[in-house]
Amino acid sequence: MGDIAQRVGVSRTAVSFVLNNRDDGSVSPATRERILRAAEDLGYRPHAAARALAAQRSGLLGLVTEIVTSPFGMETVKGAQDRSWQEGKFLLIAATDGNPGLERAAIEKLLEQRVEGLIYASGFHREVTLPPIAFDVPTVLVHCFDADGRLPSIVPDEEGGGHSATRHLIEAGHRRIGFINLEPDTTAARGRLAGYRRALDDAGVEPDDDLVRSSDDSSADGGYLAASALLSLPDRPTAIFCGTDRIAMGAYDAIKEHGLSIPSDVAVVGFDNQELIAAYLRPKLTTVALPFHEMGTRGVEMLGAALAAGQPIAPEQVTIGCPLVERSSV
Amino acid sequence: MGDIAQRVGVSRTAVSFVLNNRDDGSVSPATRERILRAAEDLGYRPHAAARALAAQRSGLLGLVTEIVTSPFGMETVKGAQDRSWQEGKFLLIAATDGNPGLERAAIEKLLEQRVEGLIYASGFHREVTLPPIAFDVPTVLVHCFDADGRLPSIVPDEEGGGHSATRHLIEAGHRRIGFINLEPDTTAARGRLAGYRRALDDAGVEPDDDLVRSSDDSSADGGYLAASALLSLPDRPTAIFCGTDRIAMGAYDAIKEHGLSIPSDVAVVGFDNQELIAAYLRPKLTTVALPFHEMGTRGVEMLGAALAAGQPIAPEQVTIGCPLVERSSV
DNA sequence: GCGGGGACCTTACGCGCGTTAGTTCCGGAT
DNA sequence: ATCCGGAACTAACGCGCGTAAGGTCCCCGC
Repeated sequence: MGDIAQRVGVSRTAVSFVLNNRDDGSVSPATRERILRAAEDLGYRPHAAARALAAQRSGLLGLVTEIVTSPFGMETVKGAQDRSWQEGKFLLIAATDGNPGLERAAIEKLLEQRVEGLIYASGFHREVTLPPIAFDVPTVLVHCFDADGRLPSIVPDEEGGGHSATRHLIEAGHRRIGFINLEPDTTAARGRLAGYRRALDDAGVEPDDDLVRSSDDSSADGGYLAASALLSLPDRPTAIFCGTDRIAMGAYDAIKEHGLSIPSDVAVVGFDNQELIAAYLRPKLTTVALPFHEMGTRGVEMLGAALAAGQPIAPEQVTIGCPLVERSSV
Repeated sequence: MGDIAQRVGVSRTAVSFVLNNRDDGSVSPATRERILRAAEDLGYRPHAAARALAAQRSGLLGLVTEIVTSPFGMETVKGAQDRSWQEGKFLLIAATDGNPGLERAAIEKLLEQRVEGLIYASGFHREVTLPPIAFDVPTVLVHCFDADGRLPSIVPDEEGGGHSATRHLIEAGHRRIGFINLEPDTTAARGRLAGYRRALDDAGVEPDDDLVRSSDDSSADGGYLAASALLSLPDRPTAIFCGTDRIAMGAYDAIKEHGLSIPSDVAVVGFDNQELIAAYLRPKLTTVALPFHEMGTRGVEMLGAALAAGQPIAPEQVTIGCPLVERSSV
């Protein structure tokens, strides 16, 4: 900036004003133009650290996440980053592996960079407890929530997703609809099951507990075995709602092995919309999408609003819908 | 730091010295201890921007990548970050979507943060051309290379991977080994095919062009169709090497539909080691892993070494091995 | 002729820190 | 008594920038 000032023959302040559009009509259009040209010619590039130091705001937001060890959520990062740039902020990303010590260290590093706000994104929908230093700065939770409700959080509408999936099957004419849930006692499992039940209830379909199974989600065998059992039932289901795309992957195998075809004999709906699975299964899997991108953008939006207003964020839980993605398995 | 100095009754300089371990025997152990305690008590947290400004080095590295739109490579990010922290640097991650304009803007943002070095990681193995500003700072390419060879690059050993996969099948006793390659005219396809051929040659197996197919990789249908064709051959292969795990996914379907079982009738080896597919297929897929994590760490290592030495990096291409991951499909 | 009020700039300070070039003090040797 | 040297500090500057508080000049109205 000094070089520009010298070249144009004005003070550094004048340069600062025009480069920040801070001229309250106080720099003539002519010199303004000359300053802009000189900046261009000299290849001026602002020094973020100096700016942060002087302005007392870093323009940085922090995102800490364990997505790397989870199959999800790169989309959350993308969503958060897109929105951050839109707000003129730079998003600092710290990938952890779930190790709490490393997580604390990561947050500390972010705070040393003087992030103005923090987003904590979990790999799966669950309760978390953040280290105390996370409260040094506005923080919002994404895809998780805290035990004592002191922090705002953004979570997917698991129940709504389970409902959409089941209703979609019902609207396609199915009445006997199996449900292979993921591990019980998880937030996702509870919500999806509730949605399944509500949809059946809405349609006046008698629930049959025999049609509800749960599966280990850590390999495709769980889905395969549960689906096999379902298909061996005397009055077998004509449709299966799988609590996970990975479970659906196993279910596909079971259905095919039983000599049945998808979707004519058995319809299948998954959950998660993992492109790598859903789009590559044959036939392509109709599934419910977790709104990762939107959860990311909303998180940043909430931070941005709070920062602009200078107010803390109300510790509410925001729920984002899980849209059905129709492909070819129903 | 001022507060600490005042509380201990020394100058800020003394505080700076001990907090940076810069005391060349010039601070007595006693005051040193008192300063450390005061820092702890006051909850001192260094201000990265101020430090960067004064020290004239940001301690930041930049990573720009399009991984978000690609199914790969979150591991590259993790590897790069792990190594960065190890070197006491913070890794700034900029996720792009392949749009060159956005990519340029991302690099510019990173340069404004005064990153000391840059890593460009591609979603798939290919040639890239970086915007000129990328040369303002030491840069290394990961999973890609530049046309005119002006930049150092780190790439996977596709040929070696193809060789391992094929040799593994040969060692399991197979002689008629089909190969379903991904789109030709890609670096990956060329390398993997060359490895396949060399392994056959090493073992004295007569190559049969009829066994080599290529497939559209954008859905599982390509793999399914190519595998079906292979299995309908009069002298059908007893093993299939798939250029991609996604292709293998389609091949699994074809094999099962032909009433054959894996691995007893037909063995399968994939490529990419995408956990979501390989670990969830039934049986689990033996495949070749792309060394994403190591490419990430090596990239940062090279940058770190160059930065420490104050020398530019020799624009060489470093090749990283692709290890075979044995599961249950051979 | 003079005060007033813009328009257009500038002076000067400080953000939190690293670092160079001292300064002070004290004990031992001459 | 004086000198010297090392141990243990400190004063002061500058990194690149934002910004509050002044200038200076000229035109306009009385």
